Amino acid sequence: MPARDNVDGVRRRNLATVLDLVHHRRVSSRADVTALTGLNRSTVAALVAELVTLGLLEEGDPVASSRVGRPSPVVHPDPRPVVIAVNPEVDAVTAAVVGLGARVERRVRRPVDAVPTPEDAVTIIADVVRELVAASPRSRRVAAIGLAIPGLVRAEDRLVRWAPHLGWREVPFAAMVEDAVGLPVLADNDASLGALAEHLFGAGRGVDDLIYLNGGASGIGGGAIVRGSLLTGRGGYAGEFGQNRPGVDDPHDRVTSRGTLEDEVSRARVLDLLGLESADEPQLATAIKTATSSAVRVEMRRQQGILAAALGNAVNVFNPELVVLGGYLATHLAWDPPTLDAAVRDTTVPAAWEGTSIVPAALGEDRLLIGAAELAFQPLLRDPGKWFVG
Amino acid sequence: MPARDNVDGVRRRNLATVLDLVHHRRVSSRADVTALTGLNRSTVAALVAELVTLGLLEEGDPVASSRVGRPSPVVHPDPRPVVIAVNPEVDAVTAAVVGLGARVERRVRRPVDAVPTPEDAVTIIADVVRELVAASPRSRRVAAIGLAIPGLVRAEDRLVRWAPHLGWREVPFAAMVEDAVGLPVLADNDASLGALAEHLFGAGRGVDDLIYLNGGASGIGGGAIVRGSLLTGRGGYAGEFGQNRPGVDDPHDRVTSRGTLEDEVSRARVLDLLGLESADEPQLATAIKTATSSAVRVEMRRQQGILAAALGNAVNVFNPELVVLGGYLATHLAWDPPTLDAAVRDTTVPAAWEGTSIVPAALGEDRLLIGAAELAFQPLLRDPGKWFVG
DNA sequence: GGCATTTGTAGTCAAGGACAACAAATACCC
DNA sequence: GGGTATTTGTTGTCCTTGACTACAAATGCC
Repeated sequence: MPARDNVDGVRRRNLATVLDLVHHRRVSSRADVTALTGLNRSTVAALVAELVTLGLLEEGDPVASSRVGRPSPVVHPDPRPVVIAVNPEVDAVTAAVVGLGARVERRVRRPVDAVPTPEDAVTIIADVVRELVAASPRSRRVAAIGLAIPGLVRAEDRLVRWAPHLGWREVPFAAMVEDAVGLPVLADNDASLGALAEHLFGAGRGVDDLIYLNGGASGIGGGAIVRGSLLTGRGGYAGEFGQNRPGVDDPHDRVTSRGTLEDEVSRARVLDLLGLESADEPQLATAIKTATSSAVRVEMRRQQGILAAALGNAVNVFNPELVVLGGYLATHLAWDPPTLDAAVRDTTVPAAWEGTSIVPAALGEDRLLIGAAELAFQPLLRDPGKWFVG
Repeated sequence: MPARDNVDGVRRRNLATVLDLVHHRRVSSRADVTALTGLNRSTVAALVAELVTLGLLEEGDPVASSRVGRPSPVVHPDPRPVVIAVNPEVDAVTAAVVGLGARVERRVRRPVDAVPTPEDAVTIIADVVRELVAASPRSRRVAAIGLAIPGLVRAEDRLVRWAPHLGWREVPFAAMVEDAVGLPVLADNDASLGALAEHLFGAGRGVDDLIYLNGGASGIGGGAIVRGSLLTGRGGYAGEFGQNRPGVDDPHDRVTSRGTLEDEVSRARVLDLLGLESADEPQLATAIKTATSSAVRVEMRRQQGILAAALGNAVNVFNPELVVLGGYLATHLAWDPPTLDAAVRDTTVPAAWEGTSIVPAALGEDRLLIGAAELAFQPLLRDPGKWFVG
């Protein structure tokens, strides 16, 4: 709450800055850290030394760089501090051990027969966490657990307000996991964490203003990165692009009564037209491309128009540098990029659109786990001095 | 660019924090500053003393507070540092001398016969600034000039990209004013500055996440406050809510071809139905309320539905604590608040809407000038140590 | 092999806020 | 009206931090 600032705060922020450079930007030599932070050489040496002592970074022998001058030691994350990222879904619980630098160490997927209740999920997670901890080198120390929840999560207390496809309402899921596992648990909306992951390690690297929309089996979620950090809003529910109702030029193009983006731009509808039961994104992309039926093309075109309208609205409001599309929406983008681009341009203020590009997400299926891991690492990254080696 | 942090930075931030408390939150005693910052008493004493030396604050005798303990000196802004806020519009150039704490000292309005060219506007502004400076007490020192532009302003170099109603395109207006007046000039979009003003001094005081939409004679502009500061986006063009195309339930409710919010929710259309040439907002509100024609009510209802859809989209995405409506949109809100509320609720995710309220703007006609003044004060507020008394 | 260049290292310095002790100014209680 | 508790201003000391300087180390280049 207090806005005060003291000398200790300087140290905390500088430690965080250095750790952040190595973690997010994969900076590899101490000299680079000096250049990028603008700090004095001796200060950087002390900061890195402290982070090494804390067990967060490792310094290694200089690598031949064929440049004039004394070589600088390489710096990389210590492999020991890890978090466990978890994504409970309707058909499975996926989890992974993730180290600094978004290094996914181990990954397990536990399919479930029926949509899990919160209690089911807690049991599975506790079990998976035990297994992952047991299978990890003994040196690893698990800092926290990060949950990517397919639903709305209240920021202040991590309460799951509503997870439509899981059928959960007002579930204190994070607290339940915390009780069962005995580790700090952080939780956020899955799409928001996807946005965070793409911003830090994916298609949006180095981009401080972007919006992200993801088309999953269960609908469309999203998130926005504003000035380099996740837009949360008052309660933590920001980014619900899928629930928006974009304007449609031709009333016949609207085929659902609610008219929300996720109802209109529906993966299931295209699967139906293709006569497919299910498909992963590459399969779907191929099926669309090779489809002979013109109905598929017409439907894709219809959906594209509505997607463009929704993106146009978002671009007008956020003036982002990048629009990142994941999942089914990336498939949509791949289907006909120039037309989608043009359609968005038509619905935006020219200045706001200029310099914006629409790109597919880059991280693939690890995206949510990387985002959840980042969430779990956040306390450590913000105040590395509080971290103690086990 | 560099993320470094040093001991001097602590001082700079603490000076800024203290000045900010007095300027924005009208904190009035030194003890309050101590409590709110969490800084040590002696530190606050030194900080305030430095700000007094710099000519930014004044300390006065304690005021009787009927509380136990030694009374604390009152602290208030020094009246000497001022900025000049300017709002060039189609029908007039308005300007004011504004001191810290949003104190509007002098205000002048220079009507123009025809829509001014950039050169016309520069001439008028140079003249008005001379007049305002001459009429101000000699002790006043003008820190900068802030321009509220009815158009898109590129953040990096303050270039006016497009001001539709003025008919300006790619005009380096801020630079022109700077050359003519010889003072630092800052510029931003008028609606964005309105959002800033309402956030700091108006209906959005103390609210760190809000969206603001303003209905003016020339259309609908807006801005968003995210985590306590203005959403700029990549180029500075964020907040163009008026150009969005919200979904409409009944196709007949859409009466324009483009279907943008500002085309559909049109003040002119209502004026027409009322048979009025022009009106200010109170007059319009009364005219709507007393109108016998049902056409007016039908039109208002139609517009309300579209406005609600646009607001719903924005609430889903931003999850703001507050939606602030200004100008014609405030009139719309006043016309039937519960129905508008309910209509927005119907188009939003329940969790995102919960805790959000829609309120009218509070600052009236000084809003843009206060926003522009805030912009002009920003360098001073960020780094008070660089300010020198003339 | 000498030299320029870059970077690590060690020691000194200055600045800032915390803290403790004391003084000052008020309200409250008897 | 006097004593006491409470709150806050004031002063001086201390600790932490990053900057700076000088020097050493390690490389490429001529």
